[in-house]
Amino acid sequence: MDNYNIKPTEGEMEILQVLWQKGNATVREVHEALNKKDSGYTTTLKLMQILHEKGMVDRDTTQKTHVYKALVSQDKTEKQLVNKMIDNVFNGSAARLVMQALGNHSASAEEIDEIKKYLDSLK
Amino acid sequence: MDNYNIKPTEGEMEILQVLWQKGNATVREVHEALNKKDSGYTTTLKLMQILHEKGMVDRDTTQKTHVYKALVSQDKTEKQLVNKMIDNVFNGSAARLVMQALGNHSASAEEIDEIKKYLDSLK
DNA sequence: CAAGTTGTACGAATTGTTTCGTATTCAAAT
DNA sequence: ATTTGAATACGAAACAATTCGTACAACTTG
Repeated sequence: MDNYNIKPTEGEMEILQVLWQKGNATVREVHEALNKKDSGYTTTLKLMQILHEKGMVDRDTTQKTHVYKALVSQDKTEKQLVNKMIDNVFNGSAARLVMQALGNHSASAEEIDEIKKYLDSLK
Repeated sequence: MDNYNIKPTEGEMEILQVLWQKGNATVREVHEALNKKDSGYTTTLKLMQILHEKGMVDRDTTQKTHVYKALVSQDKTEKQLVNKMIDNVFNGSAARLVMQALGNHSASAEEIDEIKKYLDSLK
């Protein structure tokens, strides 16, 4: 089981999301997708190199311009982070997190229906 | 509106949770509640002093042994952190977070029922 | 009251994360 | 061929979070 700990930092997470969305991408593509006006190109590069060191992304270096792709799965990573929050913030209760998430106005009626369907499918 | 940013760090969060649970507590009580074998008493003290500096806790210093209590509300703080995760990790979709949280085996049948009731009450 | 115990204060070391400056390489365009 | 531009590599600064050592004050008890 390849279950050593996946714990991307916030900055790393932003990059991973672009990679998950695009499949694979160059540093420039990622940097532009993020279009952070507050930090430069080499910062994005450095973070992607760190992600590589940590084994969270792979890269093709046969061309001058390297092409990156995520190695960790979006699903697993999200689960990790959610579980960590359930532990850290909600004392182990997934239900409490869910209710807190839904108590915001972030969830629309459609979303709520979708969740109910999902709950039924869990049984 | 008292809406400046509440963003406790992970260590601060652990302490706040003890305070929310106990109502008020001394440093020693908090430290023992956490029983972290990996970090000492003065570390807990320091974190609680920082929480005080940041205005997240109040303390009664009339006795030698200070008594702390949380100033930020559990509900607001949890919402902050959940919203941040929804934005950072789930691209704004509360539903995706919820499903990810429930896809784990962390949720029991009872919890699921509870959530369904809650969803119905939202309409 | 002296010694030991329990507490706070606080600076500084350590560790982790982000950001950038600068060197260097490679390829394209003049 | 030389210049220019776009890329990587990498060390180090800047910032943030955690941890601890140590000084000192205030109780406790022998």
